[in-house]
Amino acid sequence: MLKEVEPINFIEEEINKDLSSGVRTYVQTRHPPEPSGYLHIGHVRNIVLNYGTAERYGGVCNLRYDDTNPTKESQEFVDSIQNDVLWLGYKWNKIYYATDYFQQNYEVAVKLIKEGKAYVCDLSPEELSKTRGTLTEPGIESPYRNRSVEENLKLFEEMKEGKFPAGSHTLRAKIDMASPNMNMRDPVIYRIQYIHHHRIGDKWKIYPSYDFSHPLDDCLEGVTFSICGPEFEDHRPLYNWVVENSGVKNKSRQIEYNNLYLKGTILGKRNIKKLVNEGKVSGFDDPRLFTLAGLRRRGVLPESLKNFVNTVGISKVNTAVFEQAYLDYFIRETLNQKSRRVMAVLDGVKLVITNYNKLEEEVFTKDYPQIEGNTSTHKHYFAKELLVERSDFMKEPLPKFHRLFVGNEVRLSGAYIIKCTGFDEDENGNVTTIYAEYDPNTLSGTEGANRKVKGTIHWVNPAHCKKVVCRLYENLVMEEDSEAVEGNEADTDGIQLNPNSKTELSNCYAEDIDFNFEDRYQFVRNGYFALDKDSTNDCLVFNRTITLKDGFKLPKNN
RNA sequence: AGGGGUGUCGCCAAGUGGUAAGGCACAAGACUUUGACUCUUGCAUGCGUAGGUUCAAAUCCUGCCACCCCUGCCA
Repeated sequence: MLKEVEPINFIEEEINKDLSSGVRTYVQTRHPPEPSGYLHIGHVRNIVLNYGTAERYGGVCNLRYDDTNPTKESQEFVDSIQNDVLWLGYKWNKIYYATDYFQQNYEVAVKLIKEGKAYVCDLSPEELSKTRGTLTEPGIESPYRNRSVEENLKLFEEMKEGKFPAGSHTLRAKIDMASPNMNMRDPVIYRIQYIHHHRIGDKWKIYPSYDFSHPLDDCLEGVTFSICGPEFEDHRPLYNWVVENSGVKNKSRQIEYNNLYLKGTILGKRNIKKLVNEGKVSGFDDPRLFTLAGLRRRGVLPESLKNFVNTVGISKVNTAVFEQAYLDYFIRETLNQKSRRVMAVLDGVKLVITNYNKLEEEVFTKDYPQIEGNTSTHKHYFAKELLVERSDFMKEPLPKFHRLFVGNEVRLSGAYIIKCTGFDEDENGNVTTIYAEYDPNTLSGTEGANRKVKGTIHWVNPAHCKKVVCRLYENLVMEEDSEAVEGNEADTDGIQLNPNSKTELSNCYAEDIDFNFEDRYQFVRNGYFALDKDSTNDCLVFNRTITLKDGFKLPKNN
C-alpha cells in the first residue's frame, strides 16, 4: 500500500518526484550489509533510512547480505547483524543473500557477452592496473577486448568450471577505457575465487563484483530505491549501465547521502576488528566500543540511537562529524525517562549521626520521580551509621561547594537534614569517619522538611545493601588523537589508547532491591547504570552507561 | 579545465527569489529533597569568496577559493 508522505529529507523529495511522475510506482528498499564485521553507530542511519523510509511509504525493506567476497565474511557476522537490527526495532520483509542471485547474475553475464557488451580478459591484476590509465590520462584497451562472442562464451564457461587459476581471467564490461570516470573503464564484473564461502561452500568459482551484482539484485528483488553512502556516487553511471543493459524490467534508482562519524571514536570494521584481535578490548561487545553490541551491553537504549540519527538528519555535505555530547544528550534523554531511581555509594566513607539513638527507621523514596503521577516507592532503613560518597565531603571546602564540610547542613535524600560536626582521618590524611547531628523535625514528607538546605546527598545503610561491582568508562581514544581517528578508513596504528578507559570499582554498595537485566537504573547523582552479563547471583556487575550531566564545576583552586 | 560531490552559527541542519527554522553545545536566570530533569532568556545585519541580474538574492548567472571521493579481480 503506497502512502503519500510529507518529505522529511531530500531522499524523500526525490522519491516523491519519481512517484508523482510515474517513473516508479512504489517504494521498496533494501538493507545491504556485507557480513564482514559488527554493525556500529555509523550504520544506524543507513538502517533507519532504509527500513524507516520503506515503512513511511507503506513499502517493504529486505535484508540482503552482500556476501560476494568470501575472503572477509563469516556466519558470526551474519548472525550479529540480524540481532542488531531486531534490537533497533526493525524487521525485514525477507532475508536474501547476494549469493541467492548467482545463477541469475550468471545468466545476465552470458547475455551481455552474447550482445558484445562483456568480454573475458586475460590480463593479470598488475597488467590491468597498469592499463587502466590515471586520473588524468585515459586507459589502454585490453588486447582481449575484441574477442569473438563464441570465444568469450567458451572462456567464461571454463572460468565457471574452474579450469583457470584465480586471478588469471576476469569478465569485464565493455564500456569506455577513455572515460573520465574510472569506474567506466571496462570494470571487472566477474573474478575467479576458490575460497570456501561461509554459505554456498565451493559451489561457485566465479564471483560477481559489487558493481555488477548490486544493481542487478536490486532490480531482480523489486527494489525501487537503493539508498547508499557517498562513496558510490561515482559508481552510479555504472549502476545505471548495468540496470539498462541487463534486460530487467524493474529499474532501481541509487540515491546517495552523506556519512556520519562520531568524534573521538574508532569506527570502521577493520579498525574495530583490530582492537578485538589485539585484545585491546574484550570483544565486539566491549562497552567502550561504538558497535551496536557494545552500546547495547553498556546500557544504551535503541530509542536513543534512533532519536539521534533522526534528529541529525541527512544531507550531502562531505561528512557529518558529531561531538559525542550530541549522542550523549539522546542517551540521557531516554534513560532519564525510563530509569528507576536507586541510591548507590560507589566510593563510601562512614557517616555517624551522633545524636541518633533509634535502632533504625523506615523511610521511602520514589522509584520514578521523573514520571508525573507515578507513586511507586521503595523502602530504606535510616540508622545511626550510614555510608556516603567520599567526594561529597571536603575537609576544606572550595567556594560554592555545598555538600558536607564541618559546620554545613545537607539533606540526606529521602530522610533528614544533618549538620556536619567533625571527622576522623588516618595518618595519610584520608578521611575515615564523618560525624554529624540530625534534625529530627526534618524527615522527608513531614512539615518540618520544608526547611531548605543547599545540598542533598545520597546514602546507603551498610546493614541493608548489596555489595556490587561498578564499571565506569571513558573514551578509548585520548582527546589529542580524536581527529586522527576520524573516519572509517582512518589509520589507527599509532593511536595511544586511554589507559583509564575502564575502571572497575568492586566495593560499591547499592540499595537492596531486586535488579534485573531489562531495567535501567539511575544511581542517584552517579549516573545511569545497567546490569552486565558478567553478573552472577552472588555478585552483580553494573556498567555505567553514562554520567549525569554535571552542571557543577569546581572553581579553579588558586 | 581529469571526473564526481559539497560549502548556511563551535557541531549538525531547515531554507527551493520576498528579507536567516530547529536541535546539540555554550552563557545568564528561575525551579529543584538528584549541582540532574524542567522552564525562561541570550546566541549568524550573516549564508566559502568576488562580481552581476532584480524593487528584492542563501536562493538565479559568471569567475575564483576550499574541502571530500575516484587509478581493488573490496564493498
